Amino acid sequence: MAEPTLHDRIVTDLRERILRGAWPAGHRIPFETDLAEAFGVSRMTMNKALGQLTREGFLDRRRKLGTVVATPRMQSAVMEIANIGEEIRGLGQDYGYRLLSRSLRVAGPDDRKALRPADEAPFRVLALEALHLADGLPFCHEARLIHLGAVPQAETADFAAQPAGAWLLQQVPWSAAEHVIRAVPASADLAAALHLRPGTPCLEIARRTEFEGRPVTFARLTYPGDRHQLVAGFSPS
Amino acid sequence: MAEPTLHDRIVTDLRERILRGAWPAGHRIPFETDLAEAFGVSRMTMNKALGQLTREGFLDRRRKLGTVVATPRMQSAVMEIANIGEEIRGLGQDYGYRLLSRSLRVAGPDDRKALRPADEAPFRVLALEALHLADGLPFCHEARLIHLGAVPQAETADFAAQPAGAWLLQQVPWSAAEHVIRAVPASADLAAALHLRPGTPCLEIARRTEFEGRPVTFARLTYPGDRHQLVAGFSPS
DNA sequence: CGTTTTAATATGTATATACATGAAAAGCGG
DNA sequence: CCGCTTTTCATGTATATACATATTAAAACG
Repeated sequence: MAEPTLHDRIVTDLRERILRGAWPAGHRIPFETDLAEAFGVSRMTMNKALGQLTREGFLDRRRKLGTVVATPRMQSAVMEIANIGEEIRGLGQDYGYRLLSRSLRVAGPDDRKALRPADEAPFRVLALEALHLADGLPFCHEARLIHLGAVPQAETADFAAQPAGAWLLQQVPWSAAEHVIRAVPASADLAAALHLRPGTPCLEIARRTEFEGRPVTFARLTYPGDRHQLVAGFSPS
Repeated sequence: MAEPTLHDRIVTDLRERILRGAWPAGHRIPFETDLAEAFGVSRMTMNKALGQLTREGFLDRRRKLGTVVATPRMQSAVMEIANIGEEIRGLGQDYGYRLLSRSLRVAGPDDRKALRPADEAPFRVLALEALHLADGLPFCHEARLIHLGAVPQAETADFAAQPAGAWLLQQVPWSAAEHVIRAVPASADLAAALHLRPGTPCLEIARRTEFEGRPVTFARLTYPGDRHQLVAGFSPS
């Protein structure tokens, strides 16, 4: 464990402020020269730190204008599934969305297992079930839980008009996500919703999102195995 | 399209040499000071370029020893499936491997479709079928094609003793890969090999690897859906 | 001759300085 | 008040310099 270097400590410090929300997205942070003075380092060192945070995507820098905190963006191929609408439209197909059910309840054992809260405190969840359609055909079934302690405004949002995934992207910044990808047989309910025969192999992507260490939402996306595939490419550079 | 900066052009130049094999893995490249002189830049600038290539994983630098070209490493969560042995051992289970079949042939239509060669020239392939075992139980079925034009030494390698994935990792440097993840029903053959009932959902990961734009190998890994899952986490930083 | 100490050396980090670049703001003629 | 030029200013890049650090090779020593 080598001693962290000077600009590394600055990077960590500033990143903390952004992740903890002290510097919200869009906030204009002090000038490079002022920050250098505040930290007691040269401008070159501060420039290196700010440059790294820019490469990491946390900051957006422009000459004369200054440095602002960047708005969070999704990164990986798996993450991009967050926005199913864009995915379908990217394939040149027509996107449709239907809310199947909505219910409000105190989190039960299954809900807690999915969201994995840090403590034992009770909390309420909003449970949604929805269908994403491509060219009118069922494309993906979504089962979602939203932690109402983390996102209270979800209780009054209209999820019949807007998919929860897209709505949450605008509400919760810099979330960390965890994915589990499996192959599962279609249950009776799922088969009915997706127009499949029960037992048909489906690709299931379960995503648990947290913000500042606290669970925000859990989404289980199920795709008919013969109609969907996940593509990811990797190249050096 | 901003003008590339000085050290950016150096980074691109040196990375090219590594990717094209002019500087093979393990090669000790000239000292920072000498390279700086050769490129006509200051040591600081060359240091920045070499530092970036190090962060990208192309170089390995150590004080006094000098700078050497790094041996390629797999990166992403999906890529890590390359080495199934390590994956199983990482789970604390016993790893076993069995070669089921081996055949040599001129690439047919199916082989060409999987490998997608750049031109129409005929070539030979080595086709392998193998089983990976965890604690003695079937864990994953592997169907693999190796382009013998790209890796001629594969013809004489003993794939009964060593899995092709691990062997190839040592032979082919800096490959780019493409993955397709699907859910498929187990075919009769597959079901027999994996001890499943035909039709059972399986997670299929197809990986096509290329080096310098030419296909090297194609691997189709099939996992029983109820025994395996792919986990990927994403966090800011 | 083996062990310890010392010097040499390549990379790692931080600083001061200089100039380039791009965009906003100020100035200015009409 | 409009449209143009000039200035100003924050960031972007490159350099010389200095010292730190890790590791090897040589030197000193018992």
